[in-house]
Amino acid sequence: MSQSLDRALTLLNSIAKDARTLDDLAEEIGVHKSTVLRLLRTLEQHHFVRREGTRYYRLGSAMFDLANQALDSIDVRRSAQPALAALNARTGHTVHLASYDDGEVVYIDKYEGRHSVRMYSRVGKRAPLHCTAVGKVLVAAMPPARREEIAHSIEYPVLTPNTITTPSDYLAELERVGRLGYAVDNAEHEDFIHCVAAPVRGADGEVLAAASMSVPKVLLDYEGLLALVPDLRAATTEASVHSGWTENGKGH
Amino acid sequence: MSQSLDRALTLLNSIAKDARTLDDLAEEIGVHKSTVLRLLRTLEQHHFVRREGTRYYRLGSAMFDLANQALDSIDVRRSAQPALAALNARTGHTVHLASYDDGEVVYIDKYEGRHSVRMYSRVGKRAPLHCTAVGKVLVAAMPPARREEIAHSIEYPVLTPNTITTPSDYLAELERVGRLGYAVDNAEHEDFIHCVAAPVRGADGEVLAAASMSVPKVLLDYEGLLALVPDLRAATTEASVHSGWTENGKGH
DNA sequence: GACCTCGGTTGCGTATGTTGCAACGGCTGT
DNA sequence: ACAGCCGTTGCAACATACGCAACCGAGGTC
Repeated sequence: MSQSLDRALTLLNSIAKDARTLDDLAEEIGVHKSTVLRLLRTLEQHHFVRREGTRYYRLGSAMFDLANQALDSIDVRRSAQPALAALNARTGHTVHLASYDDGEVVYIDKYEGRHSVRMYSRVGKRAPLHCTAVGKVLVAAMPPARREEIAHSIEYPVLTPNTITTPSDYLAELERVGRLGYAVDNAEHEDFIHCVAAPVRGADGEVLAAASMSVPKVLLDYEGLLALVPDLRAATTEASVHSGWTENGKGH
Repeated sequence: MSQSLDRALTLLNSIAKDARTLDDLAEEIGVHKSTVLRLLRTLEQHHFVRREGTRYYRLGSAMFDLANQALDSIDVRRSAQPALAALNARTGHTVHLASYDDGEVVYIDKYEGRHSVRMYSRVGKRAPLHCTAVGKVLVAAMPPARREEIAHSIEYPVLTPNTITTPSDYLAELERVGRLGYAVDNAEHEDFIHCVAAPVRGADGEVLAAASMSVPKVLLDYEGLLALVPDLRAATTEASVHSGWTENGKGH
């Protein structure tokens, strides 16, 4: 809609991947370097970008600042923090908090596990709905019509042999998740990792976010994973309570 | 330099402070609301903002994502982490890591102290050079010419009775800091807090960042603060070693 | 239930801001 | 000393983003 802004934001994404030189950037987004220069200067004034030496551009401090302000403004994140941190400390597994945004899952918090099996996730990163436990929990919580709509509108890229690949399979899975109150990702996203997730609810019983635990398969088999569910649910219940939820369905 | 981009970035700052409505934003930056709408739409496409209901705009997940990528790309942050986390755990005081950017100090990491005296700081936030211990350390590490230049170019807002207010006083203080190898902020920034800071060095002995401890005066008097210096310096030395620094001045 | 207000949305013509070009200049390495 | 690489600047042409004003749609009020 706004060309220059659009280009500038694309620039930020390029710079984020790695510090870039001006010509690289110009070629990458297909505009003249003088144009890129002017955009970068504006970004620089606002501290969205900073220069390293003369040639390299890196992301600037405004990014951190705004991001931290934004994170602080996500209430669930704060209210769920004690419960999730405790869960992480107790089990040693990686804990994620995620919410739904525009057809995808967005991680809004992460507590690193003790086993340094590096996972390809990060706060702010997005992931698909069809192959993540958190995605299933979030979509399962929506009204049936919206569930259908989403199930039919998203893509089903095959990421592992276990990935769900059709809307009908996905809808069946969602039904199961809604019934059980938790979701499993049985190595449907990454080959060597499986997860369980459960919802965090707010004052009106609405699902604010989903929390998950991710465990390498070498560490725990499927049975072992399922054995974590009560622990997870205890944590999400505690997080829900801190978010205003009450047992009988209506808060305050 | 680029008007629309400039406006868009200003918008982001407004939104960061608090979720805003379109008209608010339009009035705040003094442009027509249709213009704001178009900018917001572009920002939304890139996930820099998201909408809450129809009326409210909030920062979006792209901010977190880029910010985390940016933080990861700051090498000192990672290499200093163990030493600073340990320092924080050992002393219970708030620990900051900061670097110089464009005439100011930028906090690039923060370890919250155990006493919940809330401090007005945040990762990504900027602070003045003249009244912070980290600022003094960073500027003191620069070559004399640059030090002079900076000392004469910055403002000296009076924030407390102890704030340094003249370039010559500041330069004298910097000389002292350079000589001692650490800096003090004797309640020059915030009335009830004093700090000590020391440099973190890289492979060539250059100062990569400054680490500080901040303590409420009610908790520790000036003597007590100075008594923390050896502990702080042990931590910054460890952080420096992890950053490639070696005792004899030349790394690798 | 009709009115009103408030906020978001759209189409359009204009002028403004942005773009690409080409030439310049500083730096690095040969 | 030269060549190549990048960043930087001035300018003229054009596309773009702008403001305007009218249109919706929802919520609240009488």
